[in-house]
Amino acid sequence: MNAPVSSPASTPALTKNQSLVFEVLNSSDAPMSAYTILDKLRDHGFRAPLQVYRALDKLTEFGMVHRLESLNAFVACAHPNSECCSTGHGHHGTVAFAICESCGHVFEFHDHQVDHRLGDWAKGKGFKPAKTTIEIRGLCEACAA
Amino acid sequence: MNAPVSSPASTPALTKNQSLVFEVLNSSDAPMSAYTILDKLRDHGFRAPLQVYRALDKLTEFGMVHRLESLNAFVACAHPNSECCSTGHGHHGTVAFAICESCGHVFEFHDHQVDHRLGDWAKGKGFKPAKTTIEIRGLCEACAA
DNA sequence: ATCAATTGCGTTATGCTATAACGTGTGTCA
DNA sequence: TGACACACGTTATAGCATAACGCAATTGAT
Ligand SMILES: [Zn+2]
Ligand SMILES: [Zn+2]
Ligand SMILES: [Zn+2]
Ligand SMILES: [Zn+2]
Repeated sequence: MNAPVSSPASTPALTKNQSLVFEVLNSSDAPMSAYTILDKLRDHGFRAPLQVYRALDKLTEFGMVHRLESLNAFVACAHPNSECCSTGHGHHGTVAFAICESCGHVFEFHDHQVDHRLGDWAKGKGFKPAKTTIEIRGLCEACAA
Repeated sequence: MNAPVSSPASTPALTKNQSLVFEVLNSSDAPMSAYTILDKLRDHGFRAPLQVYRALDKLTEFGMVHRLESLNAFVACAHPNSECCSTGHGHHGTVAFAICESCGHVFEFHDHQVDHRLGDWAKGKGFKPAKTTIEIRGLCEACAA
């Protein structure tokens, strides 16, 4: 009874918990910590952090959610259905984020040249990248005014 | 009696606690968490996390130490005396890190083109960057072999 | 000299983030 | 039927970071 429910092939089938966590994240304007998500889902039967972390792990693996390392928080992917964010086969590679420290809004973007520069550096050093984090903290246009 | 001790103008004068924390970090091959540093300094009278965090805050401000966001850990700057890492007036701007997940070694480097690309993106969006994080997790040449 | 402002320090307590370890139920595939 | 994989729930614990208090020393006016 806890198995994933079928759904279109493009988006992986989500379990109930995964769907709930994704809905909460996807409805938010700003990143949320796992514990904040937990609080939002208490009414739906969530009781412990692990319920959230396990769902977040899967959603991240599916490329539907990104973790912001500099915030210890999570956001729904801003490019759903675009495959650029999913693990492994994304042709865009790394995703970058600009995070407004005033309003919390997150801008998600790709930059091929940045990817290539970092890739070249790695090649030159024999370093094998597994995951790259690019996060710009600052003020968005509206908040900087 | 707790005032900083004089030293060459290029490197800011460090207090006793700051020196101790820096020594520990600078002698390490790998990044260290604040609590690991604390344990290393118990023999020198350190008792509480705040003693470490306060020193780390200052050292980071001085550009002598960097925080690795994806690790919740700290490293001594690999480019001492080069001014490229200090807050604000560094002409190199952002520093990037490649972190070996096997041996823990951290490679610190700069890349002008990456800086410019990210800067251009920000300009285009009216985003005002305050701090940029670039961290590549993976395997160093030796560990990937 | 003296006062106010600043900075560093030490201590206690607390809060936030993340995972370990164990057991349960369910669907899948020999 | 049994072995396996996987999602789930629960309790406990580990790891990272800061709030709030008060004291001591330095600095730089007045
Ligand atoms: Zn994305
Ligand atoms: Zn904003
Ligand atoms: Zn540096
Ligand atoms: Zn290595």
